Amino acid sequence: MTEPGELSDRERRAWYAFLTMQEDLRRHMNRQLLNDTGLSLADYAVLSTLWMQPDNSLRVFELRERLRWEKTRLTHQISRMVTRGQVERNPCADDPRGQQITLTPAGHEAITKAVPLHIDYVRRVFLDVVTPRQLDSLAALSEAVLDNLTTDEDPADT
Amino acid sequence: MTEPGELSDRERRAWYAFLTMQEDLRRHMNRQLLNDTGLSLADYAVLSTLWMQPDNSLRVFELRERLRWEKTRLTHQISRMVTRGQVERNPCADDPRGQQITLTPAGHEAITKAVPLHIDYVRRVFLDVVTPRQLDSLAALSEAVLDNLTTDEDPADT
DNA sequence: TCAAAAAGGGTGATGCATCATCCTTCTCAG
DNA sequence: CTGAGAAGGATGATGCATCACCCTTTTTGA
Repeated sequence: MTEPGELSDRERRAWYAFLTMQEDLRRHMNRQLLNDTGLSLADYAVLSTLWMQPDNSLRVFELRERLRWEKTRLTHQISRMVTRGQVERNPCADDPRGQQITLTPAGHEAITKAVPLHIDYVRRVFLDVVTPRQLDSLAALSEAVLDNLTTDEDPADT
Repeated sequence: MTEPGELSDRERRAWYAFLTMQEDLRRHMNRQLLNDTGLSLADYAVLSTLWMQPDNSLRVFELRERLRWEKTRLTHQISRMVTRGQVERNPCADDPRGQQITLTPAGHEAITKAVPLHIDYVRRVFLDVVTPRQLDSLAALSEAVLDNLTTDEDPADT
């Protein structure tokens, strides 16, 4: 290997390329989405998750599990989305503590338009330039890293 | 392939795993760095870039090229770092428009401590669970995506 | 059975990222 | 030589991400 505290050239190249790509891609994607649909990536994540439900609705904690977000982040995001009229908060019948989050008609329309645009975008900027072997390798790598992260710890909130 | 506007199972798996991994990793990394060293990832990027210079100093636009950030982002980041005493802004001799950004002693000490910790962290959470083949594949993939992004457009600021 | 912890959810403050806009100095083609 | 645009850099506002902390209801184990 290399000394602790140092990276080999190969490692440095890969890590740096990955970091850069990931940042640029996220920025580019966010901008594109915002321009084309008026939604942020965070909006898109929430809306598309609700959209996949038969009743366009989920409890906050269910949304949180699917998104792998932290409590506070999702609460704030929902609050902003409520003021924008994208989703609504309703008290939950079963559990007086609970809140049911539901797509508004406006939210539904927005995400219905956004999804195909975004999928095409992902294909254009990402999938089209990646070989099948690279794609499978990336999937395996990602899952390995995720495993390692989540077994390593959990920050007491999630 | 698949219909436009849809992803195959293979594509969906890889894209979703990548997105999730990337987000979780960034969050985890940021938290770790903040706990261990008191620096944000943005701080780390700026400080380590200055630190690699012989005189611990760069013009704003040089810093911007190396970081691949946008003007406004870097200006704001520097302003915050100045108030925290991590770097200082000095007028530039050659060009009255220019600003020279230099590490303060405190900034130098912080980054000197942070770098080996962070490298070890990267090894632990990422490099250790990735095979050499996967690493090379990731590097190639990342460079291809980056190429595709930057030829595609430039947002008139960078 | 009843207190303590866990689960569900929220608030305010702060730092970070981006947009729109602005100012000054420099460059260069006409 | 000069005026237009480019380059270097800054500001204020807004949305997003995280931290520390809070409240209420539900579970649970002693």
